[in-house]
Amino acid sequence: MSIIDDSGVLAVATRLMRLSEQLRKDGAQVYKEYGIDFEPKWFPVIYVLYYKPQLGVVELAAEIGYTHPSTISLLKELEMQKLVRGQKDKTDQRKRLIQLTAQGHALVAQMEPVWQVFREAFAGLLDTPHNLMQAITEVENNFREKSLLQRALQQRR
Amino acid sequence: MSIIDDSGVLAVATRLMRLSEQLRKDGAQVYKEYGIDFEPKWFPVIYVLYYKPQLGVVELAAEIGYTHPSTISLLKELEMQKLVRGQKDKTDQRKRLIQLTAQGHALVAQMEPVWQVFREAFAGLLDTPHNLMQAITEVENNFREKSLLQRALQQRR
DNA sequence: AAAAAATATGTAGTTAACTACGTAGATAAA
DNA sequence: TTTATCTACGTAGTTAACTACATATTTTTT
Repeated sequence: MSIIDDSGVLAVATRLMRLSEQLRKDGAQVYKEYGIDFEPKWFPVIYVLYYKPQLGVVELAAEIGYTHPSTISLLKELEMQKLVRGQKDKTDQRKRLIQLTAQGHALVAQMEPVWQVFREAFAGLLDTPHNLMQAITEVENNFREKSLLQRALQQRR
Repeated sequence: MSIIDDSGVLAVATRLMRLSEQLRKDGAQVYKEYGIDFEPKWFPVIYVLYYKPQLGVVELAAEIGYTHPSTISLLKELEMQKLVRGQKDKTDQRKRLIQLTAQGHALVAQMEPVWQVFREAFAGLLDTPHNLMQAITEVENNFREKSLLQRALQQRR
């Protein structure tokens, strides 16, 4: 796919997605190899609930950066796995507060060492002259300041 | 989503996907604002065919980095739009050679200036201390050399 | 206090990638 | 030269995100 790579910046989105998918696929395999029944897509929910033990569905969605319907469908899977559970908020009947189950906490404990393995594997992979994590952060900041759309439209004058 | 961002490297895949989606969404909007009926997901196919005017379906898929079924469904849309067409290879009856139509070429001509707008908009967005494009290339190279999975398994001994 | 607006959750349907499988034709091996 | 394998393409079904809409509850406004 040399031509696409050569298109430079025009195909960034494609390349970001490709990389993201490769990493996710490998991630799934790593959990499997370590004998843990866990899908990478669950990570954001579990990780956030580990640090913020009680969150409403929408709050959780905002925290992981997904839409709430996507979050709901993740939660359904995680509830099926008995890793999280939800209960009505006493003071706001609309809200369903989500938290890790005991089993969820146990799984986190089991995954901690694997997460450490990931950190080290990523370190080797990502520690290059133009550090990817920092690059992403920088681009996210630039984007927040002025989106691609705004930048493009600005050139019309 | 501070917690996910703080998780550092563990949520790279999520962050890559998020960024990719933002860019694609803005990209679609830019074409629209410039009055061009074009979806960003079509870009790789059109761009590659512009530089390699005749490719089989599988060759094209390899060139854009997608699976061939994904490519086929893109091609169906593009054929519907009359931007590309395919014809049987004379010497190999299995192959369907894909090329831009006249209309496809006309659209490329119309998009060229918009691509230039993109290049400049991206320049502002992506030119940060840790250049994203270079970071991606570097990580892709590292990954090719040794995948995340291999790196993770290697730590087991 | 009633009406209007906002918020929290949920459902339905869409999209754009994927994997798995099947078939026809070309190439290699027996 | 027949058989086996490989290659190119296509279809069907899955997945994991999305948008749009619906409903219930809370908060704000009049």
